[in-house]
Amino acid sequence: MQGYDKYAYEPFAVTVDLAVLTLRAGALHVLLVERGQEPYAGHWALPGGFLLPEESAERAARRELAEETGLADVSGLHLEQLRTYSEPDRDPRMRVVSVAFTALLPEPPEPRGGGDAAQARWLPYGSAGPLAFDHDRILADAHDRIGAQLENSCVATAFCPPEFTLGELQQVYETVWGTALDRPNFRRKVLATPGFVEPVPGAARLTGGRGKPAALYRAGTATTLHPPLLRPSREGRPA
Amino acid sequence: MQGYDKYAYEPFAVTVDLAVLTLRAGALHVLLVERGQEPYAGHWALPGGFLLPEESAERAARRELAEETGLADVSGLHLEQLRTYSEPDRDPRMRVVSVAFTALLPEPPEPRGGGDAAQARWLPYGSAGPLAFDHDRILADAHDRIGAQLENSCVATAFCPPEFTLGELQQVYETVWGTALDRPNFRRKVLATPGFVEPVPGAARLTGGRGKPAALYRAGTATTLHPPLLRPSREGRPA
DNA sequence: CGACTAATAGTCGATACGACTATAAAGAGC
DNA sequence: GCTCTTTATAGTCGTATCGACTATTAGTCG
Repeated sequence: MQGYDKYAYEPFAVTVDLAVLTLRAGALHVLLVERGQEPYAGHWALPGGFLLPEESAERAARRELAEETGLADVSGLHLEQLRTYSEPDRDPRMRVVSVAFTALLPEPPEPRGGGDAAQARWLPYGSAGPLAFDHDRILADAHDRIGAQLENSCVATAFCPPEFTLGELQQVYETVWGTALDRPNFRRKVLATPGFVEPVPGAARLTGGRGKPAALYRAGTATTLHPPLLRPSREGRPA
Repeated sequence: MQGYDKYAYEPFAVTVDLAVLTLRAGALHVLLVERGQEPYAGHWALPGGFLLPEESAERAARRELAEETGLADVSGLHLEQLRTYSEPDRDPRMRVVSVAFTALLPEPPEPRGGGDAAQARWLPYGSAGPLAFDHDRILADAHDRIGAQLENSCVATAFCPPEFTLGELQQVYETVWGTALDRPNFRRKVLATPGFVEPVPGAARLTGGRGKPAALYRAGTATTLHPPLLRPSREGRPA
């Protein structure tokens, strides 16, 4: 920062890229757009775009999120900066520095058709061949980050609708981590953490279909999870 | 990213800012440079500078780190991207997007006088009044991040020389967290975590001064800490 | 009605953790 | 030399937490 006066500097194009994740039918899905032009024509890419002159990266990301999902109100959605990708050759045409974000959505709406060319679609995580540019790496980093955050924070509720059952919350963990969890133990842990979830007062119950109806909960006020909810059998614990 | 062809874009200046932390005499210190020119003339600022045309942010950060510390070999130092700051008004002169990094150093060398104007110095954390630009916030974010990482990773060894005692390692935790830890329990926890530290084979011992000589350890190969080493009395656990 | 399904309740043993006491090995001061 | 202080290391004990498991409840489906 202090080098201003001594060194010349090069201007760069700055963009935001969004890894928008959601759960559809018990599987992790990603919002992707199909590229119509070279390079990477026909490949899928993460949605994103350039920063406007008077816009922070956070604001640009939220604007792009609204544009791509077609949602009227994105102000309550969970959006978080992931990291910045700045390899000189990450775009063959020019030097582009990109600030990547992760967004978590409940109940995904069908993405609107977009203006014209690029159509956005929900695709199952990992099903869209190699993505354009370095977007495979960005998406993998986003997945890693979310998985780690489920352990120490309460973001899992960001994947759920305003009222949800503990079974739905558990599915978030199982889907993102790719492991099955013991239901009674998960329940005990979540309810023992103050502020993680709070029961919906009116003995409200939701019947998803078969089985005993489950109690409904809302997201609590807590953001951090102490002690953390560790995923099973990560490297290091052999037996 | 795919918006290229549809939208115009504005070029931005891109810089890196470094929050370089170390321990000197049991206190957390930060590497700061004094600004000679407006704005913020006379204030302290984080070291940093512009990206060169063919340089990634990581490379620029490592180059700046070498320049500011005067160290010949910075290849082994712990350097990690923190986040990117892009508020439109964060620099009054122009639009600057800055990628911030945190660096952890053992045994800090006296910073070299630098080229000419800006002199770099180690100052105790929190002692340098308000910093220039948004550097107070960047530094606070870096401190938060390091504190959290001590819980789940083995980065604490990055603050220590190649061979260190468990007492020194514990001091890293106590200094960054600002809390005292029970020595036998800390020892039990560290030694029970495979790959965190490994003993120096030759019954090597170091006498720092008074007291029984301590065994020496080296950093192990593990990077993540499972289960984590939680700091005491964080919010949420009342009694 | 019975089979099935999913939610909820509860038990039990292993383990990790916080608090604490005890011992060992050095230097400082007398 | 002897004691006091300092720091490292060893070990104990009770509690909270966690993983695995069983049992019960309340619905739907055939």
